[in-house]
Amino acid sequence: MDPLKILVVDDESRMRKLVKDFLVRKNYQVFEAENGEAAIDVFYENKDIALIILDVMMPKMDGWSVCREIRQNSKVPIIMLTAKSDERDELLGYELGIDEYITKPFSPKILVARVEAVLRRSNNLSQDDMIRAGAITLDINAHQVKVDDKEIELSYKEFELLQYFVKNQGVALSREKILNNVWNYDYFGDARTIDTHVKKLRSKLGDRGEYIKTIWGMGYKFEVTE
Amino acid sequence: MDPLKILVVDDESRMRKLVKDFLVRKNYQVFEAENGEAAIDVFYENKDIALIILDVMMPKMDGWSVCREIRQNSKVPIIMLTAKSDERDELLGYELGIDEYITKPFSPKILVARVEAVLRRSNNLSQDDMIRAGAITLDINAHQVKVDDKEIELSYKEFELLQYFVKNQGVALSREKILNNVWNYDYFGDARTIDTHVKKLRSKLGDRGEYIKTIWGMGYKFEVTE
DNA sequence: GAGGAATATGATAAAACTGTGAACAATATC
DNA sequence: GATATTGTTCACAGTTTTATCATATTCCTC
Repeated sequence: MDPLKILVVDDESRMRKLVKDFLVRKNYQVFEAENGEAAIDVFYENKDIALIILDVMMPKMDGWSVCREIRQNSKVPIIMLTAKSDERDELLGYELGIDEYITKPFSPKILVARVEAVLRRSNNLSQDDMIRAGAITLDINAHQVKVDDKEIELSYKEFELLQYFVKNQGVALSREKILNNVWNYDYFGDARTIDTHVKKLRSKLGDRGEYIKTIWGMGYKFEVTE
Repeated sequence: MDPLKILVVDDESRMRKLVKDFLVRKNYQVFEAENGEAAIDVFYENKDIALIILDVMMPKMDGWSVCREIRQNSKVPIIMLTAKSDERDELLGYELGIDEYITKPFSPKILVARVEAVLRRSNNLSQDDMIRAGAITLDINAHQVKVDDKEIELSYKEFELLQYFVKNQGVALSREKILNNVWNYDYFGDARTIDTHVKKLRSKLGDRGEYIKTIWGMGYKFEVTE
């Protein structure tokens, strides 16, 4: 699985390095920017920044401005670094769609915990083009699937079916429901067709085919097992 | 739309009243609990609490314990009220699935802003319907059953039967009634069939099989015994 | 506590369902 | 238009689940 990309914006290089070190250790890919303008450039150059950690106090363009600018085009999660816990700041932040705060000074544990909490939340909510489920990553736009970081080839129907499964993780799905959602509503074919597609999906997913569970007398359920 | 229900848990009535006032003004319906046990009772009595605001420091059962208990069965958003911003506390909280913190003392604006932020986030997630009966938890969506926090495997009919029992807790059910509800209405088989299914259910439920009582000359009754 | 009736249990038969491979149909590709 | 790819149907085999039945056990009444 590709490491998630995190952009760290702070004018102090010492601080950037500190944050970066902890995140790199947790297997994130870290980008740095030393001011607001650079941050915006980096963000738009890399289409798949998963999280921004943003210092409030910066010369020229402060954190709020960067946030406002980015929020016009993106819902990327943003964590604010604030020196003082001024509550007016916090309130402003919530209105701007800030996801989390970290007050300086902070411990590495707090940093990592919040980063992961935010990413966990946004992974569930985001209707982004990427969906992750355990070792499987779906790129909806590109119609591409990666399993354990290796790309596999799926046909159109197989992809649609997998997408439906992944979007309904943990939910038991009857054949009827699957037919109505993955096939057209006016499709009156054999429900056993699903079985065949499931078979193919499972085999193409290799070991991860086990994510697709059979629920006897009912249908199927996609569930990531650890 | 019905007002969203918020449960406020704090041992100080002054604090509860304060929080309640601000939330009521924002058109939320507020429930109060003055200790952990009461909180859990209130939560399970009202199936649709949308958010819990939980004080960490409480006599008897503290906030963490309440959180742990509730997290076993529900993903309801939880906001923690902490007096001191001890970072070890925060870390523990993130592991327990806390959604947000508010450090005392706080302003009404901060409170409302965070409540709304959390609700906005969680509203997007669909609430899965869980049914709880003593040590048994039914996840209808996932077609999954947990007994004493351990997952057990049930067949389709067994699941249906258990679901019927749990939905009719405390009600004596005749075999005829069970047949008509769990089996198709056009099923004219032997009523003794139920006995066999009850037997299997009981054995799969282990000790909790005792929840299913035999009512002599009548049928069965599902009842949680403490 | 005996007798009768209802229930629990275990074994077994019957039914229902799923996995699979292959054939066939539809669609896309060149 | 020929060929390759994808999607659908079907039948058979193997499983799992469900129903039935005979027997053992329990419970209630007297």
